[in-house]
Amino acid sequence: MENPKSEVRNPKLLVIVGSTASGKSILAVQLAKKFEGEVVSADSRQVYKGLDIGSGKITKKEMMGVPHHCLDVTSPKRKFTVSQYRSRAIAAMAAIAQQGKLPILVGGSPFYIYSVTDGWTIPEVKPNPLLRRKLERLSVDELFSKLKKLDPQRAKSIESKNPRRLIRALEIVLTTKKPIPQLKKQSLPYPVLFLGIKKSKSKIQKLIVQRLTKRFKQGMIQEVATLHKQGLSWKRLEELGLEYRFIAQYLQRKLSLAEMKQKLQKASVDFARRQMTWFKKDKRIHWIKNYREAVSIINSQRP
RNA sequence: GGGCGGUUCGUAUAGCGGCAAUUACGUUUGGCUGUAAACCAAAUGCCCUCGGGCUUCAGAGGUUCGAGUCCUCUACCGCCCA
Repeated sequence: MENPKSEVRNPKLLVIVGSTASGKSILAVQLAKKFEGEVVSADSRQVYKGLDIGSGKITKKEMMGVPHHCLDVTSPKRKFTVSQYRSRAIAAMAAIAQQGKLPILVGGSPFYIYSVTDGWTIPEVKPNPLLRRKLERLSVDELFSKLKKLDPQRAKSIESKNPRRLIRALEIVLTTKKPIPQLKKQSLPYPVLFLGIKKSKSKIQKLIVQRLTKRFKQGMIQEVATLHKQGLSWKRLEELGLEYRFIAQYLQRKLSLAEMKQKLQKASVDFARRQMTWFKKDKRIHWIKNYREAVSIINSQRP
């Protein structure tokens, strides 16, 4: 049964969430056309130039003239972080609102979405590759006890076996010389309407398979090969995950074609599951099945 | 025909007589505040609310308070000698 959702009067921001392959991008364009909006992408891979087919980036044609923001903002050789994303997205949203249009935040990276909608306060400490390399040599236990000494407060809440988080936490204390500030959540100063596309797990699975088949036909393997030729290391490609990870492994002969396809498919379905662990517990989201339901909810909340 | 080695929880493996049984992979679920498509955790014989109960280590017997673990036979697989 549906939970009664809180009323959102006259929303100034529309957020569309859903798992990968659920059809967010297309719905966003349709809604942008209908309600005079512009799209702000919230996708941690589509920010990179050249990651097109593999990241499922919307094409010019599919945009149907609707402006899209936060796509192709940097080279994949550089690392883009949530923090950078957050300020860009906020700036884009402001510019859209300035023109009297409706910003529509759409994407499959929950971390990116919530960094914007929940106003996360993120410590002002840039990644320090040298320090990270040094810390990476330590075991998780060593990292954890180091953190306990330097920032006992953070040590209480952190995942004690997650090296990546531990290293980041240490990076922050070691740079600022003081404990991590308390977490703060702050919602945006205007009404936000959250829509989530609801599809069954088996449906998503089917869509993922179909979409992968299509992408292979469109030259996804070639895309990865080209990126490597342009100087992206295998290591970096593998770090980019999913399509880029498994195709890079295939091109290096670490996997057969069949293994690569099978692993990629499974990893994509797993990814969809993890996306949903964020969205499932967010009570603000109005779950919808299609464009019509989306329109009727938006209309019901407008003056 | 003779000699030896093997048969364990989806797969691959560990298991000096006290074991529901190791590890890896797989599978399922969950977490997440500057790498987030990354990274991490938990569960994984069956039943169960904690406690616990029930049935397991190719099959059948036996020894023992107690058997994947020792003994005998049977089946299947592998190597060696004929």
